[in-house]
Amino acid sequence: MALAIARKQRRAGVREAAREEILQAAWKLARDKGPAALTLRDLAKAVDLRAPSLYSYFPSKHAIYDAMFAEGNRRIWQYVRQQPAEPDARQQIKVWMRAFVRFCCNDPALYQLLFQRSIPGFEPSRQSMELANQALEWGRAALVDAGVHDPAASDMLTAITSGLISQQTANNPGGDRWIRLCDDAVRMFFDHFDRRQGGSKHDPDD
Amino acid sequence: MALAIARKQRRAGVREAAREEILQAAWKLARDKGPAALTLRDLAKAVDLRAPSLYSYFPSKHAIYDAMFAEGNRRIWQYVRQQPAEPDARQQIKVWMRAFVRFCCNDPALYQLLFQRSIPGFEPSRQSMELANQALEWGRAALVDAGVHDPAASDMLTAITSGLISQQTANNPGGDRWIRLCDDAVRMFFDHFDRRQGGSKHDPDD
DNA sequence: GTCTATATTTGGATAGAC
DNA sequence: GTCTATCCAAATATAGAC
Repeated sequence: MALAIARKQRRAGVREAAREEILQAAWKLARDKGPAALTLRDLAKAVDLRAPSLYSYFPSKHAIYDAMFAEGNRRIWQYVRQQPAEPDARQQIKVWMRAFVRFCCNDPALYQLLFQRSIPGFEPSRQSMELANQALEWGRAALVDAGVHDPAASDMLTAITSGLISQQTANNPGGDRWIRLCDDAVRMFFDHFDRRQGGSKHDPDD
Repeated sequence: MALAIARKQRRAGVREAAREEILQAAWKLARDKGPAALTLRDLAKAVDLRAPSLYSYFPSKHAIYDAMFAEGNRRIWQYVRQQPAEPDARQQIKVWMRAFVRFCCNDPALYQLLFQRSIPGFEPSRQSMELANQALEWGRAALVDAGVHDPAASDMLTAITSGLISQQTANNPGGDRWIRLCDDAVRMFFDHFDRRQGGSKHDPDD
């Protein structure tokens, strides 16, 4: 019995590895031509299969997008969270935002798929969406930690962040014309909400 | 001779009117399903023609997108410029930005086509692009008028603007969760660049 | 200028042999 | 699980009659 189970698990592991390989190839194609231009034929060719064989691993093309969405979320938030810890809450946010912006600008395909809903007809599944929501919630909590209590503040910060990224990728791809405004933008943001709250907190520069 | 020319012009006018009607129908479809989902069949049906007949008016689908791009630019900037004139340069910018954001949020399809490059393979022609560039230049000049000389400022302002719009349309379509942050964002922006320049100018509230 | 008919291409997805 | 063969649908674009 134990042996049979072990064999099953090994098989499951192999299958999982194959799915993973397909996903990585899908990301590579998405980066080359945009996530919307992904086709099953191209994807199959990239992993040395025929298109119908992909259906052994994913039930549909949308399921592939959904898996990409989930995997992309895991990847970006892992990257952000592994940034060095900062004693100061605002400095921490600055570091996180810098990492987030950099990551997205280096991988516009990921930004489009995860945050711009650029695939016609694709909606992430509940499960996958939850990953994204957790991250947002975590960001809101960080702001409260940093002494910003205005509920509109987190909306303002997500707007600034997405604005920097979309301008950067649309109008200066590969450059840093908007990326380099990132720190300044965070300063601007904190100064503003400090003034509105009356009580100004620190925000020491790097 | 004069008569022949007049006839030619009348004909040209009819043709122009038909092109205009096609364009309006194209915008209607783009608003319904997104600009990327526009098809010649649907478009033809909307103006009571068969698909091939559209080629009498536009040489290709991309030409239709290009005409939409140009027409959309004319439309949005006309709307912005027809806003009430304000004696104060900053108040003027606030009014313009409010109008711009409102216009884009009411017509996300326009925003996508003009500013998000969401159509795979479509690049606006030189001619059409010039319209867009003039508008940007005009915005930069307005900032100088308002006493903001930092060249990075206009990039920051476009980032804030596009961030508000994209968050609004992506995460709260039909609502005003980000739209209502618009005035506050402009204040934040001016305060920030005032401080950096040392010399603080006015910015009276409405 | 408009039509019918059609070429051409390109996708996603399925059937069934192996 | 993988393949070949195929289906089916959708889309741009062209040819040629009227």
